[in-house]
Amino acid sequence: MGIKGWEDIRAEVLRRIRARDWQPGAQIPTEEDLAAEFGVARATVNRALRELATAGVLERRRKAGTRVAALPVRKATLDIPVIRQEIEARGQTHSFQVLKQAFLEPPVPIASRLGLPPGIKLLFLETLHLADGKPFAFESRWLNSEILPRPMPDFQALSANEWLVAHVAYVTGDIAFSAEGASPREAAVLGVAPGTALFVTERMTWTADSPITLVRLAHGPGYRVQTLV
Amino acid sequence: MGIKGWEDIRAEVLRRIRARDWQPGAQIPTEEDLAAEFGVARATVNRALRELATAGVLERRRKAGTRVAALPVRKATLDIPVIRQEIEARGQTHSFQVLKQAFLEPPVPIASRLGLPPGIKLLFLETLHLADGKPFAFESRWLNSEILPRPMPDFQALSANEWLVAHVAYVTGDIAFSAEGASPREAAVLGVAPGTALFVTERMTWTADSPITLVRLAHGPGYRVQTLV
DNA sequence: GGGCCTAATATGTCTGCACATAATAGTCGC
DNA sequence: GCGACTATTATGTGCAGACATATTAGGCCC
Repeated sequence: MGIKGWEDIRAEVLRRIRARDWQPGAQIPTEEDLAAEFGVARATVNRALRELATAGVLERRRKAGTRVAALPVRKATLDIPVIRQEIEARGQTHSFQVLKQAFLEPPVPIASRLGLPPGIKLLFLETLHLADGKPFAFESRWLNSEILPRPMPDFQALSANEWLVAHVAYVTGDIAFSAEGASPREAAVLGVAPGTALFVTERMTWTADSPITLVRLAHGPGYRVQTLV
Repeated sequence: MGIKGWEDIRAEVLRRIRARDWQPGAQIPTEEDLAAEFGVARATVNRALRELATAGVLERRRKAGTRVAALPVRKATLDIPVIRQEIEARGQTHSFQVLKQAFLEPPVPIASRLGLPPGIKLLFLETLHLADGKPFAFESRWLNSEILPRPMPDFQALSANEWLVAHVAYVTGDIAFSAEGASPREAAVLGVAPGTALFVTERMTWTADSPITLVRLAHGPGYRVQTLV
């Protein structure tokens, strides 16, 4: 027998879409019809179709029914690991150096992105991450000092990232990727020529109440971010 | 009363994690217990916890139970739109020029990535995408010519991307992002200085049977990819 | 103590039913 | 014909119960 569970149904629906039995933009049968055809409960079909909808393959609307997405806005999922994990997953050893640590007034655009009034002082950290002793990424971080305990944790010993993971409540955040030429300082620290293309990820995280941190990670040449197939 | 549906339960669980009632690495109560506490069916709790698990906030294993993820491998979802949509979403108009179109033998690494034997000829296309007439992205594409009909579609009129979307079966694929310095040719076409940092996305797509296409899109300065919060 | 087998247990999934909700299609009055 | 209302319909979610499955913990034998 073929169809057993919701994953089989998802696979069969995908097969029909790929085979163009159901063309882009066209409606597909209702959950009820499919449930009858496959001999399963409607909830099982629902689960399969829901997954395909969140993957961007189907579009569903109440009463209007389910149709194959005409323009496949593909949704890709990325894993954003903690940097130490990322390096260790390659079989390399992670280390880091804190290059700078100071209380500073952030530039206005940074303060406003964090939703803080101008003039507030934040903890600023510059850290170089190394993989097997070679420069891997250059981190600049603005950290809301109000969430820090007194006395302050020793970020020379434990990276700010890992301290936050372990000691601060879970957060929401968003991530952006871009390409930028290396500034003279970045070039010197990462050991590349100024202007070299760097892969930059910026992360902002906050809790319900207050912003936590804004991090900028500049990765040297050869760095890639890849979706899980 | 507060708790009504699975989304409320998800929110409440998240709240407890953020409030550190449930600490990273710690076990949380079983579905059954939570269902009893909230006065809902187990299936409803299951739905809430499942969503949090796929988001990377929880880790679940049969019999072992559910625990708060110790190292939050954040999973970010990206929308990868069709390039024309992307430009039109900014309120600009999209146009494009096909700069080169030829049947060529691909370099060995490209053929092998597509899983094709060396020596096969593929259709190679170079396209410049414009937003409001200004260079937006430079596309280089290798296209498996066996999937094309005879006579071949006119890619001068309809971009290869959109032709594929409309006429070829749905595909799976993977996507990678990186930063690269502009080659002299890319620099000239995009109107930037050679070596300028470009944001590069590479996409490979295939059906069950055969590879479809490998695209490289180089975006000029200022381009960002951002997660939906 | 070490290794193997078995029982207990939490999650994973399915069924069949019910009601809620959003959005369309049709009806009615004018 | 036009606009407002109503009925219909497909999906969204919920519940209670059941069985499946992975994995751990405990017991047993040696």
